Amino acid sequence: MSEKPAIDIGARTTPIQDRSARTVEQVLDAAADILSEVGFERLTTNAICARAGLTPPALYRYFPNKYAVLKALGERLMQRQNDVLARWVEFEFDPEKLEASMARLLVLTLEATRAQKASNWIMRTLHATPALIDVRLKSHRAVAALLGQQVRARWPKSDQARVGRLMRLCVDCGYAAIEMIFDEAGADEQQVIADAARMIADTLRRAISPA
Amino acid sequence: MSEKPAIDIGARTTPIQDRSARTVEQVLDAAADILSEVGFERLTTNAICARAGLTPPALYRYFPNKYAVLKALGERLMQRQNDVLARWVEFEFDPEKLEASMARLLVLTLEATRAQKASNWIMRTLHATPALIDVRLKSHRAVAALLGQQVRARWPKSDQARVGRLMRLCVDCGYAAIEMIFDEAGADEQQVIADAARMIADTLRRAISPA
DNA sequence: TGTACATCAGTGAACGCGCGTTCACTGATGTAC
DNA sequence: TGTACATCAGTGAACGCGCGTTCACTGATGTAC
Repeated sequence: MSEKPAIDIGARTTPIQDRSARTVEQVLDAAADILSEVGFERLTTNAICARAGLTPPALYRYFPNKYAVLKALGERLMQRQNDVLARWVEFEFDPEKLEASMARLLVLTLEATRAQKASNWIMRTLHATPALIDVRLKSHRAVAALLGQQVRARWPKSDQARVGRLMRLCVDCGYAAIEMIFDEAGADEQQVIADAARMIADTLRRAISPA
Repeated sequence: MSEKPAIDIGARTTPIQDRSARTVEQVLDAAADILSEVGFERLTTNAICARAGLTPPALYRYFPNKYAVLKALGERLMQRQNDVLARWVEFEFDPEKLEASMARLLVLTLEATRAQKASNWIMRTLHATPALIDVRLKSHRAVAALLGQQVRARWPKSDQARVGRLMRLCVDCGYAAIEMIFDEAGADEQQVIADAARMIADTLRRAISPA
């Protein structure tokens, strides 16, 4: 089930030498550069190649088309966010301090997102590009499942379906809050995070208590 | 400040005769048809014209480019959602039954959204197309402002900045829930709405109570 | 350790398609007297 | 109430650009003996 992020739909060649791995990185970096400078609409394979100092056939060796490049960027971002989540679950999740834990998770996710160039464009693409909609959905479901698993492990008597449903809602609201922070640059970030953490923590608490 | 939804960026001719108003409608309907059939990536001006039974220059008389068509569709959807909100505020918002009121608003918004063909694609486009990101932001801000106004009118002692901030969060989470319902077709819609209503109502209540 | 060979990685140059868009024109509608 | 004219609305046909993509090739890297 595990698939290389760089190679997807109708994958071509799998990179073997170091040189080729570098090329794949150059393509992804160049694509992110272009996204952050001129946006999604003007992202073209030719532009990516020019920026990466490559010729088109080099790109097509690893990516069957330009959506594969976007997909790789999207999967990479989702992967990083999910890594953050996994570490948080293991080391920082404290059921006694739900709200503080959630705020911490939001901060970590925000940091990981900011660390990726053009992450705002990548998030937008994840919403709108056919090839990436499933990447986003799959990731959100996985995050919800992981959170649900934690809840069930700690509160075994909770209603499973209910927990799953509420976790899914929390995940989408969490991401909505993070996207909002990117969109509303003027807002008080700390406060928005605190508010969102409270909202999610309350909902999580509700998942535990009997219906 | 009020701008015709059909005419925007570098608008061309304002439709005068009935015939032209019908043409604009045909263009928008055709665009929605194409979106729902083949998605955003294959939406082209030529395809819109062919589907609408028009020639390209007829389209360009009213829309300076294809993003103007999308923008018109986006503004129309936002407008309908906001109309629903306005009626709800006037006739159905009951501060004594916050949760039920919110659930009702979500149901009405969902219905209005479903009534627009290709609304899922339009929502996606609102997230990702440069020309439409501002349409979405503007609309969300307006909705938050209207809700905030209601809260302040009924609880004048509430912290204004706090209310504004929390309403903005509620709006984005509300829309996130609605988009999730579209994405997760298998989910129990009634329950998701009830959960989201509860979440939003709790947050709204928090906006009222002293910090 | 050097050479021969196989495979991997990237280049140069160009392609055809279809996209958004426009020009010059005809037909439809409204209006003045 | 009919005619002449002005304006509005839409057509037919084509355009050039740049997009994604490919072909035939050269150069770089790894491997066997």
